Parts: sequence; structure tokens; C-alpha cells
Amino acid sequence: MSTLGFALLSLLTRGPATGYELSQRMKAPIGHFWTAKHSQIYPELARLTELDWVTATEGEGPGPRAKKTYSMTRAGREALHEWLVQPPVSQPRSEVTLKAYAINSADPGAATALYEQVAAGAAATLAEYEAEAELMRQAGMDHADHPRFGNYAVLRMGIESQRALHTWAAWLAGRLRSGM
Amino acid sequence: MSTLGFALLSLLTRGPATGYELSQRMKAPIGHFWTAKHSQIYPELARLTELDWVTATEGEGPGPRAKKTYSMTRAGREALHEWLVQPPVSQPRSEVTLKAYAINSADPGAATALYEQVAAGAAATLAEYEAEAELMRQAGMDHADHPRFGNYAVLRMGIESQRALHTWAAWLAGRLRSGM
DNA sequence: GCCCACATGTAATCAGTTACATGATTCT
DNA sequence: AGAATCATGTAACTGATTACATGTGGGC
Repeated sequence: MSTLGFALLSLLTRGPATGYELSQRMKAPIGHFWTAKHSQIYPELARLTELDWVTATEGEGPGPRAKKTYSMTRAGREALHEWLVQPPVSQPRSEVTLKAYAINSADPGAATALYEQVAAGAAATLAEYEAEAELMRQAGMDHADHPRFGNYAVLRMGIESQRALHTWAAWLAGRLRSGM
Repeated sequence: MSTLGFALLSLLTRGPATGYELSQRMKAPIGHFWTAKHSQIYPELARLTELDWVTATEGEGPGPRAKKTYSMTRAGREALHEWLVQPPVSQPRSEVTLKAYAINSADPGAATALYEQVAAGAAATLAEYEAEAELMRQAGMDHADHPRFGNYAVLRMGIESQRALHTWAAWLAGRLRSGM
């Protein structure tokens, strides 16, 4: 099973949902670290159904096709349970870091502007996440026994990532300015 | 042109190379943020050659085929120059963060062990990167005018990323222990 | 003799994005 | 009347991994 399959199972731990709702749920907070379009989600749900890791109950849809609400099965829960504690393998990809590798081939002014912009964007996103995290703490979501502690944990990673990006981009912009 | 194409051009700013050498060069430091197998690199070099962004000079190879050494052309340098200052679009993917989202469905003991392991791994990688960065500073690579400043900049992002990962994983492991 | 480094490719498959296709309800 | 939201799918294509395929030279 692909990572996306487990991502969908993870989303279903928050309760049954349609493919459409799963794609909405995927937006925040895990969308900061894993995304998929509906065109990838629907076939994946079909595969999960084949495996009997999820089941669908059909109902009246707004369009020409039936609306299907998916729930995890016992087998799905077991598969997820195992996957969750396997050491992760995927390595990150970062286009902005790749660009920094060839920075001496870039126009200094434009490059400085780019990394200042990246730093500013990271600062803005960070502020957003911090505000959301504060709301979550007020709801008690920062305790491991809260049913949506996972949302808080993911947001914390978002905060750490954006902080790292901000620190780095601001440092780089500064270096470029002093080297001009 | 795909991101990989620009990654290869970036690697060629360090001097002409064969496909094989490019795949070696890709290992460190940019391999921490962008990788490709040789099976993806060779066809991509062919596409870059079609575009006249690189040229190959052929020579005797160790195997049945000729060894080709690639160099960037003026057009390649111009294309890279433009790409370097375009705002990056790709969003990161993190399997370990995805797993944290469904943490309440995991076995608490195994999950604690997993995040402790992630934290320990990040600490080890961080120490490695710090040592390498110190060597680079001694070589003067921390100045924007040094021809390999890009290597140092990428390594700095590696340091910030590992620091963020370590902070987060250690925090999460601590939370899981206190919630047990 | 066997493994490793050097060196280059192709084929099959899987993962992910973009575009195409349909249609009801609700809000402006 | 037109746009947005709800809702589900397929087709075509691009990007990336795994597996197949070949062959030399050097070290143990």
C-alpha cells in the first residue's frame, strides 16, 4: 500500500467521510506535509475497498453518481496500527534549497529579494500557525490523550519547519547583502 | 523543463561532469534536499542536450558505450540564471509528520520508541553536519563570494532542518511518555 | 574467482498533476 | 444569470523508482 493509502486511513480515524470530505480534511493541518488531488484520492479509495481496509455505504448524491461514505474496517485499523510505528523512509525535497546551491550563478540583487521574500513568507505562516496552536492549547489539544492531539503535533512540526526556514532564509539574505 | 533539469544544470556550475559523476555529486550536500537515480539522470541529460542547454564530448568508456562529459552552454547558463530567482512552488512532504497525525491510533510504547529514534537520528545527523560546516568555515566557504558558498548555504539548511526535526521529535516523545 | 567502482543505457511500474466530464443546490 | 460548493469519476501526461542489461579494470 502506498503512503497515500495510509494517509487516507489516518484521515478516517477522525470519523467516516466521503472522498470529497477527505480531500477537504487533507487541507489542514496535514496538508502542510502531505497533499493529494481528488483524482488521486478516488482511485485510492477503490483500492482500499478492494483490500477491505475500508467499506463504503452508498447514498443519494448531488450529481449523477451515488455519494459514498467510507469507514475504516478492523483490517484497516490493524494495517494503520502497524504502519504508524514503522520508521519512515521518505527524504524531503526542497526546491528553494536547491536554488541556493547554485546561488553564485544568480543575480545578487534578485537573489537577495527572493530570500527576503521567502523569509517574510515563513514569518507570516509562522504567525498564523502560532495563533492556531494557541487556540488548540486552549481546547486542551496539547495533551497526548486528547483525541485530536495528532492535529496539534502536526501543527507543531509546521511551526518548527517554518521557524527553520525563516532563520535560514533571513541568514542567507543577510549574507548576500553583506557580500554585495 | 523539470526541476531535475535545473538541478543538473546547478551541479554543472561546479564544472563539467559525466552522468555518473553528476549522480555522485548529487549525494552531498544537495542530496539532502533533492535526489535522482541514474535511470532518471541519463534521459534528462539527453533532453538538456536536445535543448542545447548542455553539450557532450564523447570519449572512451570503461564499458561498451562511450563516456560522455557534459558542459553547460551559454543558453543553459541563461536558463539557470532565470530559474534561480523564480519563487519556488513545491510543498514539502513528510511521512513522519503524517504518522504523527494518527498518533492516537498507535501503540503508545512503540510510538514513543519511534519518535525517540527519530530524535536520536536527527541529533546524530545534526552533529555530522555541524562538523562539516566547521570545516567549510575554515575553508572560507561561509562568505557569499566564495565559489562554493552554495554548498555551505545548503548545509546550513540541513542543519536548521535537522534541528527542527530533533526539537519536534524530542518534544513529541516527551509528551507521549507523560501521557502514558 | 569475486566484489567494487566506473560508466551508460532501457523497460516496466508506480505516484502525482492537469485536464476532461457531469450535474444538483445554494448564495449573490 | 452566474458563481461557489458539493460530489464522483476517467484520461493523458509527467515525474520518480525498481528492475533489467552490459562490460572493463583493480583490489583482495
